[in-house]
Order: sequence, then C-alpha cells, then structure tokens
Amino acid sequence: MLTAKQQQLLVFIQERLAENGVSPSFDEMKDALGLKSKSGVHRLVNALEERGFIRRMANRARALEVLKMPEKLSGTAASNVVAGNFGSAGPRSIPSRDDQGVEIPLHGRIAAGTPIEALENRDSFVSIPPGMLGRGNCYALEVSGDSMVELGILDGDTVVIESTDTARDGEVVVALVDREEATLKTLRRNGQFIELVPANRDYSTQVLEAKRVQVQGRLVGLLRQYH
Amino acid sequence: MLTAKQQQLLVFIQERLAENGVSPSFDEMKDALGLKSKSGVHRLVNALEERGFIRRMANRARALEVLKMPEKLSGTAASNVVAGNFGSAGPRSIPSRDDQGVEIPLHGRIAAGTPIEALENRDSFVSIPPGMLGRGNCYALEVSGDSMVELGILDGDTVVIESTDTARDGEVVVALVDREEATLKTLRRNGQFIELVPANRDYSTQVLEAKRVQVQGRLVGLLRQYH
DNA sequence: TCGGTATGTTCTCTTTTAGTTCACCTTTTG
DNA sequence: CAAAAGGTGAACTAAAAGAGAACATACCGA
Repeated sequence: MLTAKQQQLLVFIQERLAENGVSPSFDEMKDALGLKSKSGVHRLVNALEERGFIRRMANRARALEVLKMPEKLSGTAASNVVAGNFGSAGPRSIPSRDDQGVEIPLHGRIAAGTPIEALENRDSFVSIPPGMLGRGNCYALEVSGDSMVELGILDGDTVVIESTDTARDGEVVVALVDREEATLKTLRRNGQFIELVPANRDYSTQVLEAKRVQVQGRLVGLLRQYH
Repeated sequence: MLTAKQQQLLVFIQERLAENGVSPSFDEMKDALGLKSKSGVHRLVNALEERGFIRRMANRARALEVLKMPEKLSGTAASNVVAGNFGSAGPRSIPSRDDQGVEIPLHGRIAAGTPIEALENRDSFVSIPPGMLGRGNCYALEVSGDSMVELGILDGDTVVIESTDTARDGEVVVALVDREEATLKTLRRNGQFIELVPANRDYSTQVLEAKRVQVQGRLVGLLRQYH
C-alpha cells in the first residue's frame, strides 16, 4: 500500500506523536528523512493522507493525526490527536476519536433544492468511520429534497461536510447564496460567475456573481439508513 | 479460484506487506516469480484484482492491498504480526458497542452487477453509527458495479447488511443464486418466482424459481466517502 | 495594529522509479 | 484442437522523489 518513503515518514510521525504528543513540523520531517527541501515532505504527507493513514488540518501547524498504521506495525498504532497552536483564538476542536469511530455534530437539515434551515444546536451527534473525516472541522447535515439524486444523494441522507471556504471546480459544496440561502450543489467556476449545478434534470443550474456565493463546506462523506 | 501463478504472486505480495508494510513494485514481483518481463505480472495483478483478492489504487505506485487469501492459506501469512490489536481476530464477532459507534466486519466486495465474491478472512472493520444497525448480525460489503445506481447505490459505496434469511417484497437484499452467485438487488416475489430487480435501465431483471434464490441479508445502511 | 518568526503551500525543474500497452510467441488444459 | 493462461521485449506514459525559491498564513509580542 505504501512506498518505502511514505512508510518511513509515517513511522516517524507516529513515533513523535507517541513520544511527546506533538506532531513534527515539515522542517523536522525533512531533517528526519535526510532531505534538503520540504516540498518533498509535502508530497509524502499528501500521499499518506490520500491513502487514509493520516489526517490533517489545512494551514495549521503541527496538526497531523495518525489514523492507522500498516498491519505489520499496528501494535503501536495510537490515536493521538494533537493540534498545535494552543491557547490561540477559536474553538478549534478536532473531533475526539477512539478506535471505534468519531462523533461529529449534526447541524440540521439542508434543503438540497431550496433554502437553508438555520443551523441548530440541539445536541445531536452521529458517529462516522475515522477515514471519512476531511481535513478540518466536520459536521453533518441531513439532506432534504431530491436535487442531487443523480449523484446518489437522496432525500433523507446524512452528508458529512468539512468546513472550508474554498472549493475546487466540480466539488460538491454547501454554498450560501446572498448570505441567507444554503444549498448543496456541485460548484463550477465560470469567469466572474459561479454555477451551482444540481444533479437532477428537473432543476436548473443557478449562475451567480461570485460575490453572492459563499462556500461553507465541501462534501466528504455520506450515510444512509434504510428502514 | 486461482491459478498456480496467481496464487504464487498473491502469497508473495502478502508476505512482502506483512514483512515491511511496503507493497512490491512490478519489477520486484517480476523477479520474485522468476520472470523476465513485467507485462506478465501486469496480467496476473489484473486477474487477482478482478477476482477480488487484492485492491489497488489506480495509477499509483506500490499501492497494492491484499483483501483476502485463499482459504487453505489463511492465517499462515499473518503470523508475523506480533501483538497488534489489528491482526488479532479476537472475540469480536459480537459487535462491541458504546455510545461512539459500532465496529462491524467488512466482508469483501459484492458485485452489484454480476457474481459473488466469497467472504474473506481479513480482519477489516468499519465503524458505523449505532442507529444504523439492524436487529441481527451486521456486516459490511463494498459495492462493485453500477447496477443499483438509480437507488443511489454507487460503485465503491460500502453497504451495511443485516444477516437474515427472509425479506419482504421490495427490500434490497443480498441474494445468493444457485448457491454460488451473490448480488445486491431489489427483491420481488411473484408467485413461485422471485425477481431480482436492478436499479439501472441497462440491466435486466432476473426471474428465478424461488428455490434457487437464498436471501443472505438485507440492506440497512450505506456509507460513501468522497475524495 | 504592526512586524517578526515559524510554518505550511506552491511552483518549476530534474532525475529516478514504476506502471501500461502492444504485438507476438509458448505452454497448459479442458 | 482450441481456448485460456503465461511469457518476452520494447516503447511509452506516469508517478515518486529531490532541490530551491517564492509566497501565504498563523501566531506572538511590542
């Protein structure tokens, strides 16, 4: 599953976390691998993240988390959660995890077809597999409406959203329009405009000036329950 | 199920992964099998993937993963694991539960379009929200194929199955046909016959005598991960 | 609020390693 | 015998990895 370098880095990260609970910086990883530039580390970290071995928060220092280890080494696998930047502003809680799963808050419903339903804060949580986490804070929404059925997102599904204010072309995002109406749609950039594309022939694409649209998060997972 | 060469290669891959957690390259596999060209290895790897013994990430180097081993060899190779909490099978057959989540075994892939894939023996688990459990024993399968897309079940999704040998009309079930071919389909009773209905216009309904069809479980949940 | 320090991110270039495909031949097996 | 599996070699494409620099962001303290 891993290349030699990826494995070497993963082991190093995991050791550092076990030793002192602080994840190494890119420079430290660079030195540990005997490199002269940290861009290579960056690539390795991305590869590990892509393969589901670690998780990280974007643009946060020393915010690596080991999700699993290759089987050979699994005896030492730990679930250290460490965020750097202690004592700074913001309630930046990384969801706690144990070996079973991760709990994330359920923030209400999102009408995939029309408007928002303001985020509520009843104490409601769902647990998801650790691998389904994105990089940042995650929360869940219940899908209402059928505008995304052609992408397999049905009315009543629970979607896992990673908080972010940026998204790449083609990603499914929670988009807030005119600061009042949130929907789940595929995002497309088109010059000055942003297109919010539904996945249902009965709905049409909204084309909006970029400034009217605010990305609130991107889709990273989906849960469905059959009755 | 496997040819001699396929088996030989599978064992080699599994050994390498157990030894150092790094999957072998095509060249290394070529040497291990005493070949002079790696195109043969390519064919063998494809065969193993097609039969569900391994999984690989498309266009990634050294990204092989062993999903199961032929029955007669199971256990042999994993014996290198020292004291992992991963490799040990443990008395885990009864799903442990707490308030966080539940771990259920991942039993392999099910080709929603065509044949079965025998249950494997790797200790692989996914955690799911407690509410997603059915009443009986549950396990997970990875969906392969697109025959259920119109019900929002996509290739690569993980489905949660509750073991049962009965199902009501209209439920989505894992059905074993002639004791050898399992598929995920909507079940319909029609007098003496049972219809296995796909959710994709490109596939057609199978109509079978009731005695040829055995229900193995019913669909109770679905998980999907976006990348 | 400003600027400095520490960190993370991107980009371009280069080399090395690895995966894919194709045409053609040989062996095994039902 | 015919079909399937296996083997060879070469050309081609793509990914992994390393370097170095510029740039962006977060944080901290004055």
